[in-house]
Parts: sequence; structure tokens; C-alpha cells
Amino acid sequence: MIGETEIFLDKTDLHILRLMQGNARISNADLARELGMAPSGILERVKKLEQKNVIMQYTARVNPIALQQKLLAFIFMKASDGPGSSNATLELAKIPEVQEVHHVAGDDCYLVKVRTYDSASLMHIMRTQFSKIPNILSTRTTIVLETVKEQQQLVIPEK
Amino acid sequence: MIGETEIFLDKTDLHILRLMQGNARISNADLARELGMAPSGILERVKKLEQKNVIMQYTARVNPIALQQKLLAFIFMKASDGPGSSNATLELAKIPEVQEVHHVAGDDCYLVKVRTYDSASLMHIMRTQFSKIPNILSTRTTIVLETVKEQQQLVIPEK
DNA sequence: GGTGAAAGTGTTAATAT
DNA sequence: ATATTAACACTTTCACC
Repeated sequence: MIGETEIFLDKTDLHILRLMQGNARISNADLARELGMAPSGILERVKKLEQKNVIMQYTARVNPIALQQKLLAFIFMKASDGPGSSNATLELAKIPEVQEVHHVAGDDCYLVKVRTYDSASLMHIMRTQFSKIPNILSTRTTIVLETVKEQQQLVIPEK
Repeated sequence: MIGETEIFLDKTDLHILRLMQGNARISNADLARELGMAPSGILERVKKLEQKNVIMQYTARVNPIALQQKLLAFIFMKASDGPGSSNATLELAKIPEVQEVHHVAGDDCYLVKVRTYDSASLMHIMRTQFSKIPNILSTRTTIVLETVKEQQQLVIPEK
């Protein structure tokens, strides 16, 4: 895991995070105005948050429907390799259509979230990509019919 | 669903989306340089992509570990209300710690992704929030032990 | 849709407290 | 850790194509 050697975030940091989580394209000048500080001070704060990997990325959330990516699926997998970051998870993580790979408690070992155009393209990935990965004993696929909410925004406390 | 009345994206739009998905804070000027166009032309494109809801949001991805949010869980729920956007899903979507709510095929009706500090805070939400929602017959919770990959980035084609 | 020009505004590094 | 300054770069509107 990436160095999490004690990170202290004060009220100002949390405020910056809340504003940038809501709008990553906010200007430094606007951040400064909202916080009542000089722009240069904010710039320093933001750079440190990036360096410390508190801010991991700035990203535009693109509408999957606009790109005809209509299929979302969660796939539970049982695997024969032991716990920890196995080969299988790392191979799965390399597939661009795979958005999430988790190692989970319980009978199923991995939970994988995949987004594709349609069920045919999911089948194609399963046949050509998943089948290459050794140690996968079985898979159980859950198809999403409708997504009501989907965001990664965290609850950021005031203090 | 938000108006998806035929959206045509050309090569230039897709290129903009790819660059902004990778770095939402890229300047208009840099976008223009990468695409070999004038900044004013890029600005028009970007504004239209925002208007058409192709770009849904610009967000800073904040590291949950930096905020001590160590617990991630997927909860499958059976409910007695029929399919479609029910009351239950809308109530679930309002809870800030709930990052995703999907209506899924199969025996389980809903799949909910929740991020909290720890198992105690998850239990607290389940007791105080979930229990208020009528029609939930049962829940089955899967705890994430380790996340290997987690991103919402789409595969954006060249053309 | 796209460019070019111009005024306003923002960015960022250096210096100082 | 934050503020001031100042040079430079970017943003954005508008007239034109």
C-alpha cells in the first residue's frame, strides 16, 4: 500500500478536499477566496495533498451511456490461490474494462466490477481475458438492470 | 434518465474526454496544444460536452485511507417492492456513505456499496438508516478485505 | 464549428515575515 | 505556514470566417 505514515489534515485541508471533490476544475483563486487565504498559500496546500497522495487524481466523470457502454456487471470469483494480492487480482486489474477488483471475505474470493457495451462484449472479455488467468475455479455474474446512484465521493468531515 | 437523445461524439470529442478523464485539471491551453486547435474552439467543445451531460462532473479522487475510511462493503438486499426506481432505492441513495445503488437481476434486488470508517459505523448506518426503509426483507453483507483496483474510468475509443 | 485578437484574470515562483 | 509582489500564461468573449 502507498505510504500512509501518519497524515494530519486540518480544517483547511478538509475544506480544500471538499471543494475539489465537488469540482476539480475550481481555480486556485476561487479556492483562496472561499477559504479567505492568499492563492499562493492554497497552491502549497494543494501540492502537498497531491504529494501525500491524499488527492489521488483529478478526473472527469464521463457518462457511460454517451459512449454506449450500457452493461455493468459484478462478478464474484472463487480462486484456488491463497489470500493477499495474488497473480489473479493483478491480471484482472490490468483489463481496462475492469473498474474494480476487491478481495472479499466469505466463500467468494474476489469481486470484480466490469463495464462494457453489452452482454456480448462481456462474454468476449470473459472468454479471452478471464479464462487466461489460472486458479479461477468458478464465477458468478450479477447483471445491473438500473443504476440509481454511482459516485466515489467521500463524506468529508468539517474537522 | 437524463436526456440521451442521440449524442454524436467525433474523434476530437473523444480525445478531449480521454485527456480530461485522465486529468480534469488540464488547462484549455494544453488541451488546445494536444489537439492542434485554438483554445477558444476547445472551450466551445468542452462547454457542449458539459451541457449534454457527457461530462457529468469534474472530481478530485480523495484517498479514503487518508480520512480513516477503512471499511468498504457491498450489501445485497431483497425487497418486497416491485422493480423500477422504488422508494427504497431513492432512500438509500440519499445516504452520503452509500456510494452506489444498483437494481440487479437475480434473487437479490439491490446491490449497495457503502464506505465507512469501520464496522461499527457500518452497523450504525444499517441500524439507523437502512432499518427506516420499508420493504427491505433481508440483507447480505460482503466486506472488502483489500482493494486491488478502484476507478470509474471508461475505455474511450479512438473513433 | 472553427480562428484570432484583446482585455481581464489567474498562476506561480521568489522574497519576506 | 502564509502573504506580497510581479512576470508570465491562461481564459473567455466577440467579430469574423
